[in-house]
Amino acid sequence: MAVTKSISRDDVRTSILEASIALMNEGGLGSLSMREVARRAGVSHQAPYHYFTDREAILAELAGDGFDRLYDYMVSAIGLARNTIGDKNRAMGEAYIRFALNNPEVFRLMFRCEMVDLVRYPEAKAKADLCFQLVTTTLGVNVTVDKKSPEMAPVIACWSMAHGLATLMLEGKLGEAFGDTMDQREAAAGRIIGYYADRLVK
Amino acid sequence: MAVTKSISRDDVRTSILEASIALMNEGGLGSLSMREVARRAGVSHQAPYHYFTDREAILAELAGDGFDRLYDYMVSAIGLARNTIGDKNRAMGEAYIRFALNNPEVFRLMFRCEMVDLVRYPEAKAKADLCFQLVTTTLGVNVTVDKKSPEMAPVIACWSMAHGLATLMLEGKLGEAFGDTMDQREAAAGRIIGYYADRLVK
DNA sequence: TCGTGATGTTGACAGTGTCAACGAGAGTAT
DNA sequence: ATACTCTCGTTGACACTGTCAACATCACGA
Repeated sequence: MAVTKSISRDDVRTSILEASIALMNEGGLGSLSMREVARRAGVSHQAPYHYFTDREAILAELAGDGFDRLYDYMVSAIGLARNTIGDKNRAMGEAYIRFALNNPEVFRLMFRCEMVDLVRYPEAKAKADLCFQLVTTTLGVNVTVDKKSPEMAPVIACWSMAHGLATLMLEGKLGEAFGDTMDQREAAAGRIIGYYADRLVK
Repeated sequence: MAVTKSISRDDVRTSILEASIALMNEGGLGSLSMREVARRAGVSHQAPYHYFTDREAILAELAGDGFDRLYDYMVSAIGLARNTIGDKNRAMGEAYIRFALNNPEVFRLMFRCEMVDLVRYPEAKAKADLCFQLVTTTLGVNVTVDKKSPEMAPVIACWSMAHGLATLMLEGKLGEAFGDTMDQREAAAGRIIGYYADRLVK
Protein backbone atom coordinates (compact mmCIF):
# COMPACT_ATOMS: atom_id res chain seq x y z
CA MET A 1 0.00 0.00 0.00
CA ALA A 2 1.59 3.17 -1.19
CA VAL A 3 5.06 1.83 -0.68
CA THR A 4 6.32 4.37 -3.16
CA LYS A 5 4.78 7.27 -1.33
CA SER A 6 8.14 8.89 -0.91
CA ILE A 7 11.83 8.36 -1.02
CA SER A 8 12.97 6.27 1.90
CA ARG A 9 15.55 7.30 4.42
CA ASP A 10 18.12 4.93 3.03
CA ASP A 11 17.59 6.25 -0.46
CA VAL A 12 18.43 9.79 0.54
CA ARG A 13 21.42 8.68 2.54
CA THR A 14 22.65 6.58 -0.36
CA SER A 15 22.18 9.35 -2.88
CA ILE A 16 24.20 11.68 -0.67
CA LEU A 17 27.02 9.17 -0.53
CA GLU A 18 26.83 8.53 -4.26
CA ALA A 19 26.98 12.24 -4.98
CA SER A 20 30.00 12.49 -2.68
CA ILE A 21 31.80 9.69 -4.47
CA ALA A 22 31.04 11.17 -7.87
CA LEU A 23 32.30 14.60 -6.83
CA MET A 24 35.44 13.16 -5.28
CA ASN A 25 36.29 11.19 -8.38
CA GLU A 26 35.51 14.06 -10.74
CA GLY A 27 37.25 16.97 -9.12
CA GLY A 28 39.18 15.60 -6.20
CA LEU A 29 38.57 15.99 -2.52
CA GLY A 30 38.82 19.75 -2.81
CA SER A 31 35.61 19.94 -4.79
CA LEU A 32 33.66 17.76 -2.40
CA SER A 33 31.68 20.40 -0.55
CA MET A 34 28.60 19.82 1.54
CA ARG A 35 26.55 22.19 -0.53
CA GLU A 36 27.56 20.71 -3.86
CA VAL A 37 26.86 17.24 -2.54
CA ALA A 38 23.40 18.36 -1.48
CA ARG A 39 22.81 19.96 -4.87
CA ARG A 40 23.80 16.75 -6.66
CA ALA A 41 21.65 14.65 -4.40
CA GLY A 42 18.72 16.95 -5.15
CA VAL A 43 18.10 18.04 -1.58
CA SER A 44 18.48 21.29 0.31
CA HIS A 45 21.90 22.37 1.48
CA GLN A 46 21.06 21.42 5.03
CA ALA A 47 19.56 17.98 4.48
CA PRO A 48 22.86 16.07 4.67
CA TYR A 49 23.21 17.21 8.27
CA HIS A 50 20.34 14.91 9.21
CA TYR A 51 22.48 11.98 8.16
CA PHE A 52 26.01 13.13 8.88
CA THR A 53 27.08 15.38 11.69
CA ASP A 54 29.54 17.24 9.49
CA ARG A 55 31.70 17.02 6.41
CA GLU A 56 34.24 14.77 8.11
CA ALA A 57 31.52 12.22 8.87
CA ILE A 58 30.88 11.79 5.15
CA LEU A 59 34.57 11.47 4.46
CA ALA A 60 34.85 8.89 7.25
CA GLU A 61 32.17 6.80 5.59
CA LEU A 62 33.98 6.97 2.25
CA ALA A 63 37.28 6.11 3.92
CA GLY A 64 35.68 3.12 5.63
CA ASP A 65 34.40 1.86 2.28
CA GLY A 66 37.91 2.36 0.96
CA PHE A 67 39.43 0.11 3.61
CA ASP A 68 36.81 -2.51 2.81
CA ARG A 69 37.77 -2.44 -0.83
CA LEU A 70 41.49 -2.39 -0.14
CA TYR A 71 40.93 -5.50 1.95
CA ASP A 72 39.16 -7.19 -0.95
CA TYR A 73 41.93 -6.20 -3.37
CA MET A 74 44.53 -7.81 -1.13
CA VAL A 75 42.54 -10.94 -0.30
CA SER A 76 41.88 -11.60 -3.98
CA ALA A 77 45.52 -11.15 -4.87
CA ILE A 78 46.70 -13.41 -2.05
CA GLY A 79 44.25 -16.06 -3.16
CA LEU A 80 45.75 -16.14 -6.62
CA ALA A 81 49.33 -16.31 -5.39
CA ARG A 82 51.40 -19.41 -4.77
CA ASN A 83 51.29 -20.54 -1.20
CA THR A 84 54.59 -19.09 -0.02
CA ILE A 85 55.06 -16.05 2.16
CA GLY A 86 57.22 -14.43 -0.49
CA ASP A 87 54.68 -14.83 -3.24
CA LYS A 88 51.79 -13.78 -1.07
CA ASN A 89 53.73 -10.78 0.14
CA ARG A 90 54.47 -9.78 -3.41
CA ALA A 91 50.88 -10.21 -4.53
CA MET A 92 49.64 -8.23 -1.55
CA GLY A 93 52.02 -5.36 -2.21
CA GLU A 94 51.07 -5.25 -5.85
CA ALA A 95 47.40 -5.18 -4.93
CA TYR A 96 48.05 -2.33 -2.49
CA ILE A 97 49.66 -0.26 -5.23
CA ARG A 98 46.97 -1.15 -7.72
CA PHE A 99 44.30 -0.03 -5.30
CA ALA A 100 46.06 3.27 -4.70
CA LEU A 101 46.50 4.01 -8.39
CA ASN A 102 42.94 3.03 -9.25
CA ASN A 103 41.38 4.95 -6.35
CA PRO A 104 43.69 7.87 -5.73
CA GLU A 105 41.25 10.15 -3.94
CA VAL A 106 39.91 7.51 -1.59
CA PHE A 107 43.43 6.38 -0.87
CA ARG A 108 44.41 9.90 0.14
CA LEU A 109 41.35 10.13 2.34
CA MET A 110 42.20 6.89 4.09
CA PHE A 111 45.67 7.99 5.05
CA ARG A 112 45.33 11.65 5.97
CA CYS A 113 44.52 12.10 9.61
CA GLU A 114 43.49 15.74 9.29
CA MET A 115 40.79 14.71 6.81
CA VAL A 116 39.44 11.74 8.72
CA ASP A 117 40.56 11.30 12.29
CA LEU A 118 39.99 7.58 12.71
CA VAL A 119 40.06 7.94 16.49
CA ARG A 120 36.65 9.59 16.21
CA TYR A 121 35.25 7.00 13.78
CA PRO A 122 35.61 3.54 15.33
CA GLU A 123 33.80 1.80 12.48
CA ALA A 124 36.25 3.05 9.89
CA LYS A 125 39.11 2.40 12.27
CA ALA A 126 38.04 -1.22 12.67
CA LYS A 127 38.13 -1.67 8.90
CA ALA A 128 41.60 -0.15 8.76
CA ASP A 129 42.74 -2.48 11.52
CA LEU A 130 41.44 -5.46 9.54
CA CYS A 131 43.72 -4.47 6.67
CA PHE A 132 46.71 -4.26 8.96
CA GLN A 133 45.89 -7.63 10.46
CA LEU A 134 45.65 -9.14 7.02
CA VAL A 135 49.17 -7.96 6.23
CA THR A 136 50.42 -9.23 9.56
CA THR A 137 49.01 -12.73 9.30
CA THR A 138 49.91 -13.06 5.63
CA LEU A 139 53.53 -12.47 6.57
CA GLY A 140 53.26 -15.26 9.11
CA VAL A 141 53.22 -13.09 12.21
CA ASN A 142 50.70 -13.54 14.98
CA VAL A 143 48.33 -10.59 15.19
CA THR A 144 48.63 -10.47 18.96
CA VAL A 145 52.32 -9.65 18.73
CA ASP A 146 53.12 -6.21 20.10
CA LYS A 147 53.90 -3.69 17.40
CA LYS A 148 57.08 -2.77 19.18
CA SER A 149 58.34 -6.33 18.98
CA PRO A 150 61.13 -7.17 16.50
CA GLU A 151 58.81 -9.83 15.06
CA MET A 152 56.65 -7.04 13.74
CA ALA A 153 59.53 -5.30 12.01
CA PRO A 154 59.21 -7.04 8.63
CA VAL A 155 55.48 -6.32 8.61
CA ILE A 156 56.05 -2.62 9.12
CA ALA A 157 58.90 -2.56 6.65
CA CYS A 158 56.86 -4.21 3.90
CA TRP A 159 53.86 -2.06 4.55
CA SER A 160 56.03 1.06 4.59
CA MET A 161 57.64 0.24 1.29
CA ALA A 162 54.37 -0.49 -0.45
CA HIS A 163 52.75 2.57 1.06
CA GLY A 164 55.68 4.83 0.25
CA LEU A 165 55.86 3.63 -3.33
CA ALA A 166 52.12 4.04 -3.77
CA THR A 167 52.21 7.54 -2.32
CA LEU A 168 55.19 8.71 -4.33
CA MET A 169 53.66 7.42 -7.56
CA LEU A 170 50.29 8.92 -6.73
CA GLU A 171 51.78 12.33 -6.06
CA GLY A 172 53.85 12.25 -9.22
CA LYS A 173 57.18 12.27 -7.41
CA LEU A 174 58.59 9.56 -9.62
CA GLY A 175 57.75 11.52 -12.72
CA GLU A 176 56.64 9.47 -15.64
CA ALA A 177 59.63 7.26 -15.13
CA PHE A 178 57.37 4.31 -14.64
CA GLY A 179 55.51 4.69 -17.88
CA ASP A 180 52.60 6.64 -19.23
CA THR A 181 49.77 4.16 -19.08
CA MET A 182 48.33 2.77 -15.90
CA ASP A 183 49.31 -0.75 -16.91
CA GLN A 184 52.94 0.22 -17.38
CA ARG A 185 53.07 1.98 -14.06
CA GLU A 186 51.50 -0.92 -12.21
CA ALA A 187 53.89 -3.33 -13.84
CA ALA A 188 56.92 -1.23 -12.93
CA ALA A 189 55.78 -0.91 -9.33
CA GLY A 190 55.14 -4.62 -9.26
CA ARG A 191 58.68 -5.32 -10.35
CA ILE A 192 60.12 -3.29 -7.51
CA ILE A 193 57.76 -4.72 -4.95
CA GLY A 194 58.33 -8.24 -6.17
CA TYR A 195 62.07 -8.00 -6.16
CA TYR A 196 62.44 -6.46 -2.73
CA ALA A 197 59.55 -7.96 -0.83
CA ASP A 198 61.49 -11.18 -0.45
CA ARG A 199 64.50 -9.45 1.01
CA LEU A 200 62.43 -7.85 3.71
CA VAL A 201 60.74 -10.99 5.00
CA LYS A 202 63.61 -13.42 4.74
CA MET B 1 69.41 59.65 4.16
CA ALA B 2 66.23 58.35 5.60
CA VAL B 3 67.00 54.70 5.07
CA THR B 4 64.28 53.83 7.55
CA LYS B 5 61.68 55.88 5.81
CA SER B 6 59.46 52.86 5.27
CA ILE B 7 59.31 49.14 5.21
CA SER B 8 61.14 47.75 2.22
CA ARG B 9 59.69 45.38 -0.29
CA ASP B 10 61.66 42.45 1.03
CA ASP B 11 60.49 43.15 4.55
CA VAL B 12 56.85 42.83 3.58
CA ARG B 13 57.49 39.72 1.58
CA THR B 14 59.42 38.18 4.44
CA SER B 15 56.78 39.04 6.99
CA ILE B 16 54.14 37.40 4.80
CA LEU B 17 56.21 34.25 4.62
CA GLU B 18 56.92 34.31 8.34
CA ALA B 19 53.25 34.70 9.11
CA SER B 20 52.52 31.77 6.79
CA ILE B 21 55.04 29.56 8.54
CA ALA B 22 53.74 30.52 11.96
CA LEU B 23 50.14 29.78 10.96
CA MET B 24 51.08 26.48 9.39
CA ASN B 25 52.93 25.32 12.47
CA GLU B 26 50.24 26.51 14.85
CA GLY B 27 47.08 25.22 13.26
CA GLY B 28 48.11 23.13 10.30
CA LEU B 29 47.78 23.83 6.62
CA GLY B 30 44.03 24.14 6.94
CA SER B 31 44.34 27.33 8.96
CA LEU B 32 46.75 28.94 6.55
CA SER B 33 44.41 31.31 4.76
CA MET B 34 45.41 34.27 2.67
CA ARG B 35 43.41 36.64 4.80
CA GLU B 36 44.75 35.39 8.09
CA VAL B 37 48.28 35.58 6.72
CA ALA B 38 47.67 39.18 5.70
CA ARG B 39 46.23 39.97 9.12
CA ARG B 40 49.27 38.51 10.85
CA ALA B 41 51.64 40.34 8.57
CA GLY B 42 49.82 43.58 9.35
CA VAL B 43 48.77 44.38 5.82
CA SER B 44 45.49 44.49 3.96
CA HIS B 45 43.89 41.27 2.80
CA GLN B 46 44.91 41.96 -0.76
CA ALA B 47 48.54 42.94 -0.25
CA PRO B 48 49.94 39.39 -0.48
CA TYR B 49 48.73 39.24 -4.07
CA HIS B 50 51.39 41.75 -5.02
CA TYR B 51 54.01 39.19 -4.01
CA PHE B 52 52.35 35.88 -4.73
CA THR B 53 49.94 35.17 -7.54
CA ASP B 54 47.74 33.00 -5.32
CA ARG B 55 47.68 30.80 -2.26
CA GLU B 56 49.52 27.99 -4.00
CA ALA B 57 52.45 30.30 -4.76
CA ILE B 58 53.00 30.85 -1.04
CA LEU B 59 52.78 27.13 -0.38
CA ALA B 60 55.26 26.49 -3.18
CA GLU B 61 57.73 28.83 -1.54
CA LEU B 62 57.33 27.04 1.78
CA ALA B 63 57.67 23.66 0.11
CA GLY B 64 60.85 24.81 -1.63
CA ASP B 65 62.32 25.86 1.71
CA GLY B 66 61.31 22.46 3.02
CA PHE B 67 63.28 20.63 0.34
CA ASP B 68 66.27 22.82 1.13
CA ARG B 69 66.09 21.87 4.77
CA LEU B 70 65.49 18.20 4.05
CA TYR B 71 68.63 18.30 1.94
CA ASP B 72 70.58 19.79 4.84
CA TYR B 73 69.22 17.19 7.25
CA MET B 74 70.40 14.39 4.99
CA VAL B 75 73.78 15.89 4.15
CA SER B 76 74.57 16.43 7.82
CA ALA B 77 73.59 12.89 8.71
CA ILE B 78 75.62 11.40 5.87
CA GLY B 79 78.62 13.43 6.97
CA LEU B 80 78.50 11.90 10.42
CA ALA B 81 78.11 8.33 9.17
CA ARG B 82 80.88 5.84 8.52
CA ASN B 83 81.98 5.78 4.94
CA THR B 84 80.04 2.74 3.75
CA ILE B 85 76.94 2.75 1.61
CA GLY B 86 75.02 0.84 4.24
CA ASP B 87 75.83 3.29 7.02
CA LYS B 88 75.22 6.31 4.86
CA ASN B 89 71.93 4.85 3.67
CA ARG B 90 70.88 4.24 7.23
CA ALA B 91 71.83 7.74 8.35
CA MET B 92 70.06 9.27 5.39
CA GLY B 93 66.87 7.35 6.06
CA GLU B 94 66.90 8.29 9.71
CA ALA B 95 67.40 11.92 8.81
CA TYR B 96 64.47 11.71 6.39
CA ILE B 97 62.19 10.42 9.12
CA ARG B 98 63.49 12.94 11.63
CA PHE B 99 62.77 15.75 9.22
CA ALA B 100 59.24 14.50 8.64
CA LEU B 101 58.46 14.16 12.35
CA ASN B 102 59.97 17.53 13.21
CA ASN B 103 58.30 19.36 10.33
CA PRO B 104 55.04 17.52 9.71
CA GLU B 105 53.15 20.29 7.96
CA VAL B 106 55.94 21.24 5.60
CA PHE B 107 56.53 17.59 4.85
CA ARG B 108 52.89 17.17 3.86
CA LEU B 109 53.11 20.24 1.68
CA MET B 110 56.19 18.93 -0.09
CA PHE B 111 54.54 15.66 -1.07
CA ARG B 112 50.98 16.55 -1.95
CA CYS B 113 50.64 17.45 -5.60
CA GLU B 114 47.19 19.01 -5.24
CA MET B 115 48.62 21.49 -2.74
CA VAL B 116 51.74 22.40 -4.65
CA ASP B 117 51.98 21.26 -8.24
CA LEU B 118 55.76 21.25 -8.69
CA VAL B 119 55.36 21.28 -12.46
CA ARG B 120 54.23 24.87 -12.14
CA TYR B 121 57.01 25.86 -9.74
CA PRO B 122 60.35 24.98 -11.33
CA GLU B 123 62.38 26.52 -8.48
CA ALA B 124 60.82 24.28 -5.89
CA LYS B 125 61.01 21.35 -8.29
CA ALA B 126 64.75 21.89 -8.71
CA LYS B 127 65.19 21.70 -4.95
CA ALA B 128 63.19 18.50 -4.81
CA ASP B 129 65.30 17.04 -7.60
CA LEU B 130 68.45 17.85 -5.63
CA CYS B 131 67.15 15.73 -2.77
CA PHE B 132 66.49 12.81 -5.07
CA GLN B 133 69.93 13.15 -6.60
CA LEU B 134 71.50 13.12 -3.16
CA VAL B 135 69.79 9.83 -2.38
CA THR B 136 70.85 8.42 -5.72
CA THR B 137 74.53 9.30 -5.49
CA THR B 138 74.73 8.32 -1.83
CA LEU B 139 73.60 4.84 -2.78
CA GLY B 140 76.37 4.71 -5.35
CA VAL B 141 74.22 5.11 -8.42
CA ASN B 142 75.03 7.55 -11.19
CA VAL B 143 72.45 10.33 -11.35
CA THR B 144 72.27 10.08 -15.12
CA VAL B 145 70.92 6.56 -14.94
CA ASP B 146 67.40 6.29 -16.27
CA LYS B 147 64.79 5.89 -13.56
CA LYS B 148 63.40 2.89 -15.33
CA SER B 149 66.74 1.10 -15.17
CA PRO B 150 67.17 -1.79 -12.72
CA GLU B 151 70.14 0.09 -11.28
CA MET B 152 67.72 2.64 -9.92
CA ALA B 153 65.59 0.03 -8.19
CA PRO B 154 67.37 0.07 -4.82
CA VAL B 155 67.22 3.85 -4.78
CA ILE B 156 63.47 3.85 -5.28
CA ALA B 157 63.00 1.03 -2.82
CA CYS B 158 64.95 2.77 -0.06
CA TRP B 159 63.26 6.06 -0.68
CA SER B 160 59.86 4.39 -0.72
CA MET B 161 60.45 2.65 2.58
CA ALA B 162 61.67 5.76 4.33
CA HIS B 163 58.88 7.82 2.83
CA GLY B 164 56.21 5.27 3.67
CA LEU B 165 57.40 4.88 7.23
CA ALA B 166 57.55 8.64 7.69
CA THR B 167 54.07 9.08 6.26
CA LEU B 168 52.48 6.31 8.28
CA MET B 169 54.00 7.60 11.50
CA LEU B 170 53.01 11.16 10.70
CA GLU B 171 49.42 10.19 10.04
CA GLY B 172 49.20 8.10 13.19
CA LYS B 173 48.67 4.83 11.35
CA LEU B 174 51.16 3.01 13.53
CA GLY B 175 49.36 4.10 16.66
CA GLU B 176 51.61 4.89 19.55
CA ALA B 177 53.33 1.59 18.97
CA PHE B 178 56.60 3.38 18.52
CA GLY B 179 56.50 5.26 21.80
CA ASP B 180 55.03 8.42 23.15
CA THR B 181 57.90 10.85 23.01
CA MET B 182 59.47 12.10 19.82
CA ASP B 183 62.81 10.59 20.80
CA GLN B 184 61.33 7.14 21.26
CA ARG B 185 59.52 7.30 17.95
CA GLU B 186 62.62 8.44 16.10
CA ALA B 187 64.66 5.71 17.69
CA ALA B 188 62.13 3.02 16.77
CA ALA B 189 61.93 4.24 13.20
CA GLY B 190 65.71 4.34 13.10
CA ARG B 191 65.90 0.70 14.15
CA ILE B 192 63.65 -0.40 11.32
CA ILE B 193 65.40 1.77 8.76
CA GLY B 194 68.80 0.65 9.97
CA TYR B 195 67.99 -3.01 9.94
CA TYR B 196 66.39 -3.14 6.52
CA ALA B 197 68.27 -0.50 4.64
CA ASP B 198 71.18 -2.89 4.21
CA ARG B 199 69.00 -5.59 2.76
CA LEU B 200 67.72 -3.30 0.06
CA VAL B 201 71.08 -2.07 -1.24
CA LYS B 202 73.07 -5.27 -0.99
C1' DT C 1 -6.17 13.99 19.98
C1' DC C 2 -1.99 15.46 21.22
C1' DG C 3 2.59 15.49 21.60
C1' DT C 4 7.01 14.18 19.78
C1' DG C 5 10.66 12.93 16.97
C1' DA C 6 12.52 12.41 12.37
C1' DT C 7 13.08 14.73 8.22
C1' DG C 8 12.89 18.37 5.42
C1' DT C 9 13.03 23.45 4.34
C1' DT C 10 14.81 28.54 4.19
C1' DG C 11 17.56 32.16 6.16
C1' DA C 12 21.36 33.92 8.33
C1' DC C 13 26.35 34.40 9.72
C1' DA C 14 31.20 34.57 9.50
C1' DG C 15 34.67 32.99 6.94
C1' DT C 16 37.19 32.17 2.44
C1' DG C 17 39.91 33.27 -2.35
C1' DT C 18 40.12 36.44 -5.64
C1' DC C 19 38.67 40.18 -9.07
C1' DA C 20 38.03 45.21 -9.80
C1' DA C 21 38.74 49.79 -8.91
C1' DC C 22 41.24 53.18 -6.96
C1' DG C 23 45.16 56.06 -4.67
C1' DA C 24 49.85 57.45 -3.15
C1' DG C 25 54.38 57.78 -4.45
C1' DA C 26 58.66 57.02 -7.07
C1' DG C 27 60.95 57.16 -11.34
C1' DT C 28 61.45 58.55 -16.06
C1' DA C 29 60.86 60.71 -20.56
C1' DT C 30 59.56 64.83 -22.69
C1' DA D 1 58.26 71.18 -14.51
C1' DT D 2 54.92 68.16 -16.43
C1' DA D 3 52.92 64.05 -17.65
C1' DC D 4 53.06 59.21 -17.86
C1' DT D 5 53.75 54.77 -16.05
C1' DC D 6 54.85 51.17 -12.64
C1' DT D 7 54.89 49.39 -8.04
C1' DC D 8 52.68 48.82 -3.92
C1' DG D 9 49.15 49.54 -1.12
C1' DT D 10 44.18 50.21 -0.06
C1' DT D 11 38.83 49.19 0.14
C1' DG D 12 34.83 47.04 -1.72
C1' DA D 13 32.56 43.64 -3.91
C1' DC D 14 31.37 38.73 -5.48
C1' DA D 15 30.32 33.96 -5.13
C1' DC D 16 31.31 30.32 -2.46
C1' DT D 17 31.90 27.62 1.85
C1' DG D 18 30.38 25.05 6.60
C1' DT D 19 27.23 25.28 9.92
C1' DC D 20 23.76 27.22 13.38
C1' DA D 21 18.84 28.56 14.16
C1' DA D 22 14.23 28.57 13.23
C1' DC D 23 10.42 26.70 11.19
C1' DA D 24 7.24 23.24 8.42
C1' DT D 25 5.59 18.59 7.53
C1' DC D 26 4.33 14.20 8.58
C1' DA D 27 4.19 9.44 10.83
C1' DC D 28 3.37 7.29 14.98
C1' DG D 29 2.70 6.10 19.88
C1' DA D 30 0.28 7.44 24.33
